[in-house]
Amino acid sequence: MARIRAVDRRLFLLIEIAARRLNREADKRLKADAGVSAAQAGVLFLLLRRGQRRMGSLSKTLSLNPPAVTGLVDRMVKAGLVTKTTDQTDGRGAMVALTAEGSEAAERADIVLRDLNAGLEARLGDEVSDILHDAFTRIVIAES
Amino acid sequence: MARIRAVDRRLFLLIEIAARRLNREADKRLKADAGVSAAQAGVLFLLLRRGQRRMGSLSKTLSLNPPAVTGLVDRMVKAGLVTKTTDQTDGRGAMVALTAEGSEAAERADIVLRDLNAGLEARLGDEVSDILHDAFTRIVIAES
DNA sequence: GCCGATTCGTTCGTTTCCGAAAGAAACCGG
DNA sequence: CCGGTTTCTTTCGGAAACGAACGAATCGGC
Repeated sequence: MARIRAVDRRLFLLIEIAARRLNREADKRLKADAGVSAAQAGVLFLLLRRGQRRMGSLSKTLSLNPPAVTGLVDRMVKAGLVTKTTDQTDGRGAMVALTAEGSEAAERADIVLRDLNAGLEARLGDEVSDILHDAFTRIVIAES
Repeated sequence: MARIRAVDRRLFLLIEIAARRLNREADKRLKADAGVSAAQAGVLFLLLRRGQRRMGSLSKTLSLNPPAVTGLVDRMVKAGLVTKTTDQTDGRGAMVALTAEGSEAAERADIVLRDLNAGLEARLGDEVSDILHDAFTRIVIAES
């Protein structure tokens, strides 16, 4: 408690530290139960919910720079989770789609995420969870 | 009434994305105005507020794994922001302290952080800021 | 049809972070 | 005082993210 007093007036630092903790927790569980990292789970989740997507779309939705997406997707291709092909309608674009193996991993990851989410919201309480959700949605959406 | 809890709510992913955006924003401003990265600013802020600290203390407070602290501090030593010496009272410990240059950078970083913080809290509103602050403090403190 | 401008993704170099394991120093029971 | 344990830090290998710069493909004005 006294340990974090030095940063407790800096929401920026606080969020950074909390996000690190949550990500570490999620990464561990996801690797154990679904065999994928937290970053990969984000991609799988998107592809599962919305179908195949182009690199640029992933970049925007996940708020990742293009080089980060390239590296992330390449590792997932190597792991057999997704395929990357040239977009038929635009030769510049690269389309990312789930493989059968990727779909299974995405389902497992979805369950883990749901569970983690329930735990987090239980810790925070429903009301706070709603406020948090709204606040972060606003931050994320806030014009890119 | 509270809005319907969407099935695809994933606070974990949302926080991750939001934290990435905030960190990117902070990093950019800090590099421009104070000449340090966001991660380095966290260390500077701590040392400025609470004086010299050992590696393990930084690790705990910032919730960073030991190897991350080693790399981070080493780069800061190279940049002339801090010094790293053996703890007098415990030969195992390495003590990290601000240099004169580091103190100046810390002051500048503090101003930038204060400004960023004010902007973020203005975007969120006082009430939400307080709730967010409490929530994240709880997350950070939880199971240290 | 042609060429410059734009869009899209990748490559490059660096920073930041992780887990696992090794190394060094202090502590402690006998 | 001494061997084993504990504590603290570093080394190692890899994943993930950034900005800057580059090349390939498309689009738009002429």
